[in-house]
Amino acid sequence: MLMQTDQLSLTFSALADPTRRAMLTQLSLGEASVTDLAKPFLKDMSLPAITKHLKVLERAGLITKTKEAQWRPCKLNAEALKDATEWMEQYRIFWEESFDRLDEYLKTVTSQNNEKSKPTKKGKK
Amino acid sequence: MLMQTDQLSLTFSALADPTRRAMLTQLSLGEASVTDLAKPFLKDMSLPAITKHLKVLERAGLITKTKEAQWRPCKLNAEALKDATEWMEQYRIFWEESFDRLDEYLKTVTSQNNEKSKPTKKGKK
DNA sequence: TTTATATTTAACCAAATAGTTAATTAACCG
DNA sequence: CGGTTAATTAACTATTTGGTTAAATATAAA
Repeated sequence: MLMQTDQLSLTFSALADPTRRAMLTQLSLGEASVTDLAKPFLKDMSLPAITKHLKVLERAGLITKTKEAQWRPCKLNAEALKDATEWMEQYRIFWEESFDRLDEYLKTVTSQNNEKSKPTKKGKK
Repeated sequence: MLMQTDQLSLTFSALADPTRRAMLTQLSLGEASVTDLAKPFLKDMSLPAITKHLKVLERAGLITKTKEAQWRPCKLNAEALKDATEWMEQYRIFWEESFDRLDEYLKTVTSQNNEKSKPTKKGKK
């Protein structure tokens, strides 16, 4: 029940919100202040809500905030997406239709495949 | 405050838990029953907790559950990762060091870039 | 028909998440 | 200084999440 602290979980849960994803998209076009980032969402939520979303992104390492007079320019830190992307790329082979290569791959990776307690192989019936 | 219903959010939040990610990893080696999937985690949590994690994965479309006698074999549905992976891949250019191409890219994508209210460009000071 | 195995459901709980409004802090401007 | 703009903090709330235990369901096996 304790909060997740591993980096991958932090990253994925930061991305699990459309507001935050949109913020990252905007930041991919360049630095933006909190107000800039807030603008598209102020019809839907208050500024403190924006601050909180930015904190989530910051804690996940996806953005960095600096100081410039009374503004807080935010910058995308895309390297923080590297590990998560890599994790997902592992699965690409499973949706790309090269099933012969998939077979090949599974043979190498399941060499330690145990036969104990595999009901889904229906030894009985 | 309403729960997220968009597909991308469902996918990312399903992935934002190490137990669920481990389950997907196991399923990438082939079908497995609930008990099979539970085995590595039963020191840490109960079977109903496992059932709930599987429901999250199912709702996100990442697995499908079928019936076979009293077992419920689960199967990875990797296609459900396609969109999320694509979303992340957009950002690859930002962490791969080809900054000239990045410049090029930004020029094409920010042609509509407005000059209004851009405090981070520090017109004052 | 009883018993055993596999899994889910129900009812409950604590903590985390995502929002709110009101007050506060920080920096600049006239 | 006093006012304005930018952003955060505090205090509060509702919902969701991730877990629990106990009971129920489903299928097979003896």
